[in-house]
Amino acid sequence: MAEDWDLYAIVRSCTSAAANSSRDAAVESNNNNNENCGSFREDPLACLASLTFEEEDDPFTFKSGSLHDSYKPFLPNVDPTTIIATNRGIDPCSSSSVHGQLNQYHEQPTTTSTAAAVGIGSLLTLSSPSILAFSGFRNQQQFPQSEQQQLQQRVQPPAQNPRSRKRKNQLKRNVCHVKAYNLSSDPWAWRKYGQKPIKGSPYPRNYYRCSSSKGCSARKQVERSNTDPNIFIVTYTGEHTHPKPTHRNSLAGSTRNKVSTPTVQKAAIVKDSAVETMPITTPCSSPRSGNNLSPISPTTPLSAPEEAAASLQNAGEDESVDMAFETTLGGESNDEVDLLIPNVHVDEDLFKGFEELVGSGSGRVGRSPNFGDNFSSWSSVHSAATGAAASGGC
DNA sequence: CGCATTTGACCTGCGC
DNA sequence: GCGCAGGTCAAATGCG
Repeated sequence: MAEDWDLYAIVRSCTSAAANSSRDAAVESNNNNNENCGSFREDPLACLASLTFEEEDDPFTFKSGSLHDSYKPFLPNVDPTTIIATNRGIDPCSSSSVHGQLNQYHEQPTTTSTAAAVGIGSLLTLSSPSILAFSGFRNQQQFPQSEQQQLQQRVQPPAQNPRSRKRKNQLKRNVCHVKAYNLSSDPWAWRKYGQKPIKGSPYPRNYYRCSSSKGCSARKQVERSNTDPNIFIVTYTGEHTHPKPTHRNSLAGSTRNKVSTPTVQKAAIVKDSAVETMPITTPCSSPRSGNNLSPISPTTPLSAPEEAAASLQNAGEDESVDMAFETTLGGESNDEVDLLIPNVHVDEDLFKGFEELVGSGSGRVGRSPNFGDNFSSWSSVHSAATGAAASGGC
């Protein structure tokens, strides 16, 4: 590989929230999306507060009120999200359904939510199947508003680029910017099928396809922002032709059926310091864990933070603050969407408890590398982490 | 042995 | 029509 940084890790991250996937809750923003998003950057929770969880759609969904209540304990520590998705002229909040994932919703997703997530429903017309799951970390690096603006400027909609070489079949896609450590996951299992150096960018672009189902045409591209190495651009294309896996280890048509642990994953729960320089080992997955028995994901390893979280969770920790959001960006024109997901504060004591639960041997939580800054390290660490037993209960 | 990742080759779309 | 660049394929490789 010309580039050493391992986007695989990124995808892990992006998919790991699958861990949280089981808690997906379809969320629809209220009407005043623009308004909400307008204040969104000022108040990360603004949009959340406006979210309406249709209980009819998902037993685990909830309306803004309950959502707010759920967050209440964490609100004081909620950081502005680090995730930004540019929307080609479309308000990021518009026509979006957010799969809020909170601890109290660590249950199996309903078929309804699944349908919505896979584009079966109208919520996710895979014309814009941006499925973003984000987990928050305390004291995570935040995007200053100026940075957010920069990001949005960086990602120019192809429509605005007369020289766009985007192929016709790729017109429909969703692009989101995610902070390295904030990369979260979607419930889908992704398998890398290619990597290409991108002109103008020092970082290659990695290509992933959904491995949950052989016939699934969903694609995912992950590349590192050449302007801000801490930011990763995740592009979703295609549609999932299958229901969202109940668990990340449930791969339809997959030969990997060993893993059946019905683990209700939680979002990443990582110490502050851990988030920044977390060389966390992979408790439950291996880059090539063909026989990976991780209950988290047989195919797509989790990101370090999330692995840590998963580990913790598996260890029995149940009080983790989980804030993975899966956002489906509906609409026909939202090719690119920027989302701001608030981070959640996690008390450090909580981690202490986690570490104790996980065991001294693991020592993984809080040692994840800041692969946003050093992908080589991250990659190597990640590799080294492979084989690491699922100390968290894998 | 089976699976995922790697990576070079090939294919396809777009601009000139 | 050509060339470039992005996207995909598939054999090789490596790990559990």
